[in-house]
Amino acid sequence: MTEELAPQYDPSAIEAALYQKWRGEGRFHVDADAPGEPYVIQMPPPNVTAVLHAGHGLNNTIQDVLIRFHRMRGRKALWVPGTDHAGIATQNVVEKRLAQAGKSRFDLGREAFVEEVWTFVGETGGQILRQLEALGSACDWDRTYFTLDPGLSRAVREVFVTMHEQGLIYRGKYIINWCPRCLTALSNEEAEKEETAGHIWHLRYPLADGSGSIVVATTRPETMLGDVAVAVHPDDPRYRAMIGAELALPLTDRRIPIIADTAVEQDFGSGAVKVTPAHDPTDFEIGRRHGLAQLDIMTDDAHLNETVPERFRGLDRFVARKQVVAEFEALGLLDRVEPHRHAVGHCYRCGTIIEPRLSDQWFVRMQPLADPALAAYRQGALRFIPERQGEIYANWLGNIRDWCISRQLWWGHRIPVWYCDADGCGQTIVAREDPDACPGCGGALRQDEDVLDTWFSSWLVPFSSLGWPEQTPDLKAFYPGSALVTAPEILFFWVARMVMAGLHFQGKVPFETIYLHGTVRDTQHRKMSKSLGNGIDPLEVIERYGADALRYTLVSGMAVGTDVILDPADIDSSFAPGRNFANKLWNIGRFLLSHLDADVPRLADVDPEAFTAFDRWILGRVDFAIRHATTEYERYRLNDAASAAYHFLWSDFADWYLEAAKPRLYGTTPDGRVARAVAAHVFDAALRLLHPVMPFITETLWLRLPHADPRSALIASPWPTPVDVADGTASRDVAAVQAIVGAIRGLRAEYGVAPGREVSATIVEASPAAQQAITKMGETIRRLAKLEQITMQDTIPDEAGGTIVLEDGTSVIVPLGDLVDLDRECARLGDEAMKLEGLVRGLEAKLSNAQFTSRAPAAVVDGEREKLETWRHQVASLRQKRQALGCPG
RNA sequence: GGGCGAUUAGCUCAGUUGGUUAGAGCGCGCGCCUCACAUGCGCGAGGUCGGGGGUUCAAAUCCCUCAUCGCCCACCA
Repeated sequence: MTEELAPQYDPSAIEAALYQKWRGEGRFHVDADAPGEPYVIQMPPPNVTAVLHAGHGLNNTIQDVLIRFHRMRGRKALWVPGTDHAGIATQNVVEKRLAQAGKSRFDLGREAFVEEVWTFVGETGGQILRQLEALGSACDWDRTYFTLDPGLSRAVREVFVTMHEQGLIYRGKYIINWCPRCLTALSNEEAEKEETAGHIWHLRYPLADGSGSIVVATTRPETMLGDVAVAVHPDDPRYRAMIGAELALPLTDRRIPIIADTAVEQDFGSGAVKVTPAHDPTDFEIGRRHGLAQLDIMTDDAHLNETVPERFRGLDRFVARKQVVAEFEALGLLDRVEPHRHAVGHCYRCGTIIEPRLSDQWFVRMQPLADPALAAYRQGALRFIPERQGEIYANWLGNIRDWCISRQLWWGHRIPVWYCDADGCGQTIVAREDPDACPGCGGALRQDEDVLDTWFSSWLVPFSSLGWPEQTPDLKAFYPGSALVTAPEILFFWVARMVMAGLHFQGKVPFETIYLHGTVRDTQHRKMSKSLGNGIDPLEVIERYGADALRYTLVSGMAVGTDVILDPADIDSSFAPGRNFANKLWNIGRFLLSHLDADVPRLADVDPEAFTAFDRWILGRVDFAIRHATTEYERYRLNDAASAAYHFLWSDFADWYLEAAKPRLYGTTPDGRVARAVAAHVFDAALRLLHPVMPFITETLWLRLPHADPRSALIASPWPTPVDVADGTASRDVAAVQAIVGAIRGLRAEYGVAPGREVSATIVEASPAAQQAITKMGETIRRLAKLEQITMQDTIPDEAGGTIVLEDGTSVIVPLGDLVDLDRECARLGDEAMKLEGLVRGLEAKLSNAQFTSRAPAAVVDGEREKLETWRHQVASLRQKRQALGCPG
């Protein structure tokens, strides 16, 4: 511990080695049978191909803070890491690489392509987990999972088959969201609605008998080639007579009927809707009600197919749109075009505009799952932070729609369904184990080509990562978990679905607290992204300032429910709070450790009589910091917890206690040993408070403190508890010292007294606390305020000086001879007096108001009376000083 | 269209059930290399709490209203 520490904190010399030390000592691992109440967090599994970005940094910092805090509080804290196979995302990455070699996945074929993806994942996948180490993440790496692992795959299959048996999974032909680039169906959640400026075209369809026409309004004119009817509201007087009539569908040789359906809004557009059952969900429903044909006019990649007239075949949907409009115009059938803003779905992985498409897919029936999930929330089994997110969750569950879970991809969990194509058999098998042959006819089976939505494996993670469907000790010990920490973006994708799966398969919600944190944004409040180039690389920040600086900056900038704003263009000032504090902490430690030795007594061994007022004061302050920080950590107000430790260390401990105690620490007197014991004790406690947020520096310094068991570690140490040796006297005396010193420093600055020059101070009408402070701690005041001497007297000194009247009425006068500008001093005192007189008048009025004195609580009234006395006294003193200086007025 | 929310210092935000002269960090100004730290020390300026109305002895805090901004959901083509 006498070993020299560098004056500048150098994280690179510490962090990586310390992380490996912790890991080597098994600090992150938790056994199912370990003692203590469990505290479990499931890490939102990053995509296996992901690279750490600022969002991950924030998300994982929060989780790590919680895990470390609860571990120190005596819980058996488990943080489960893993990666997600990320079906579409990963497949897209590998396809892109193949494309560079001029190949597509179809060139390779399914088996070889999947092999290729496994190779890619094996070589580059999971790097994000290694990057999380740099952040300091204390997760249990022994339990790292991958959503395609055999165990988790078994869970997926078990869930699919069980839900199918329960009638909760079905296959059906419906309008789904289709990505024509990824060539797969998507769930509603994966189709991101984006408000887009488009047009609404009014197209005129002539009646077949030539007796007139009807105008329909559409945002997607190209789909008219798939129209099978035009619908109007049955009560619409404009069209009632036309119901049942036949239209000659322009650009085609088809005839379509005019039908009546109440789904049509009379007020919108023209009040007549073209019906395209294969390309629009509403039209699909209308079509079903009226037994209309479903005319699919598009190919997988959204080009027009052979059902349309020849000249349109093979055209891209947007090219076709232009051409359809042009032909309508040429025919004089384009009634008009209006600008129109509407929500257009985009693929959440590639941004391509979604094509609503009629397709055979697998679905999960959601209502039976959503009802319990909603009830659990209403009954208080789930707690949202911030609370308002709960209503968003409830709103979604209340309007739930079935979940399309099949994907036309190759990378993922293959759907465990087999079909027998044998003549006269045609059996469908849904099975936990791969069947060899058709149980009906013994013939060959063909497995469903599709894979499952990635989220169909991640929604099981709270129990599948613990070994389910086996009833493992881990499952017993660690389900349900405690908190789920993530961004609001995946509330529906993941969080709500985990609640449903947890309730359905385990009978309990998977976690009690859902902490939804903000987003890391730039100074224009734009989300950080690769394409905008406004990202901040957490690894670069760690390299420059250390993980602790990054973590502190993120945590302190993160009030509950708010975004973290950072400036990518100015990393230096963005991370100044963390960097500065890390360095400050380092230097506090450096200074203190250089004055400690192995003989420092334990606080409990110090005779309480030996404590100075400053000792008792700082012990009271650390107790306050402990209580405050603990409460805030428990409430998930991490920024407030961090700030409690910050202010204790920087303001109370470094600025006042250490500065006051320096002579004691420098010396070798018994009193010095008391100061060392106190300083070591409170510093130890403060390091514990701060450890969850800044694990590396706190551990490094803590290990060098005396009394630390060499086999022990801060990461595994208990949370600090208050010592309760403080008393009111100490805090009053120290407050008086601080006020007097502050006043003198203020006067020195006011009159530009050179820092090196010592002056004197005269205290007039000292309050009892001030008298105590000067009598007992005059020496300390002298040193901190750079005074030659400090004296108390009853009368104002002759020599001209600067004066400050403290709140308790004590006057602090610094005679400064020629330095004092009398006019300025008079003005300053006068302004101060006027300001206070205003307050006094207001308070007098308040106190003379019988309504106030009779209705307000007595304590409030008494407090106001006391305040009035203080202010009056201050005013009197200020007036008196002005008089003594011979000020005018 | 439905749901949720925001507006406090130049910037990012605190302000817990209504009750001291509304706080912090960053930024800014002045003075300092004081033997732990210039990533520092000391001092300071800066806010009619978005506008208006109301409830109350008392409102940044509760209610109404207007304005501006944001997020989520949504089959008015």
